[in-house]
Amino acid sequence: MAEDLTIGKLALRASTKVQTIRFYEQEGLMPPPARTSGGQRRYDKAHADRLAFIRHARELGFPLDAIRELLNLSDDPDQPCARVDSVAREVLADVEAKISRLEALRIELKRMVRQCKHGRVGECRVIRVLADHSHSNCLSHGHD
Amino acid sequence: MAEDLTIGKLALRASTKVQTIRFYEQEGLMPPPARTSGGQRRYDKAHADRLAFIRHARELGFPLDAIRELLNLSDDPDQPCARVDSVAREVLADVEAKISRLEALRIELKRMVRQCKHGRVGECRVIRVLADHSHSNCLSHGHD
DNA sequence: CTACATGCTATAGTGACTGTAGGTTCAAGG
DNA sequence: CCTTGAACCTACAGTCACTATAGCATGTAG
Repeated sequence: MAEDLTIGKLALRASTKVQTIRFYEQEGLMPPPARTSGGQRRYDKAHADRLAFIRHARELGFPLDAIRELLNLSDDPDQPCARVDSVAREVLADVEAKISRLEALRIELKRMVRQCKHGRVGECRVIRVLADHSHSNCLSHGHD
Repeated sequence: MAEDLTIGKLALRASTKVQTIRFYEQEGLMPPPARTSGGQRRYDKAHADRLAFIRHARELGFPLDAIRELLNLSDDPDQPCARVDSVAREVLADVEAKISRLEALRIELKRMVRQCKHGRVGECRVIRVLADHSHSNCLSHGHD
């Protein structure tokens, strides 16, 4: 049906950049589309659906490798969906870990900003807290 | 006092990698240290303090450019600390934005995972939700 | 038929490191 | 004094998911 999508129109529909679509093709996430005699890409609805899947999963924080796996799984609809479930749970756990890490940072940053007396840099609490080697005021220990 | 720190010992103290310290030097965040006749780096306490400052700021989510600015400001202790304060507030705002984005994702992921009936991929809710072009169940609209 | 928007490939840049290759230096033990 | 081997050195590639650029080629509207 809706054939003849140029890469630009497809990008517009999916709210992506043209380069991103070419990048997904290069990464094997999007199948190579038909080409005009002049070599330009022409997409159809199946491509548009697949791109929408990828973008939605990316917005939810799925890494490309996980998306690749989900796309492979969804090509095989009779398999049990345990693996799909576990990929999603991993992403959820990752998101939750990031949230708790950021909450701890937020508390420390808020205290830091609150303590600032707006004087001179020499007495600045913000600088003082950052320079505090002992981390005595610090709640957090993980990484980004 | 505590001179003669090799890059390895400094890395150990600061819980960083050796390469990270060399990277900070290359980026102008750490001043070039003394060298032995054979060309190996030897650090002192001032270096250790500066590295601790950088690491603590990084853990709090300050980007390297912001850290560079804070280090420059702290070299000039008579200046007003308004700029320091505003850099810290920017980082706080950034952290808070990331938290609310992630909270929205968490809600959608949790619902997705909850709806999974552990059947076959063909009927999997997780795949279904991700494929849902309309985003009708989707709370979020921003980027990572 | 001519503009010119859009497309093409290839390559480099982003941020903040991390890892590797291939070689050199240092400190301790024999 | 000499050897061993851990730790050091530089330079560069890789990570992730794009994004941007340069220098052409194509497609379409007027």
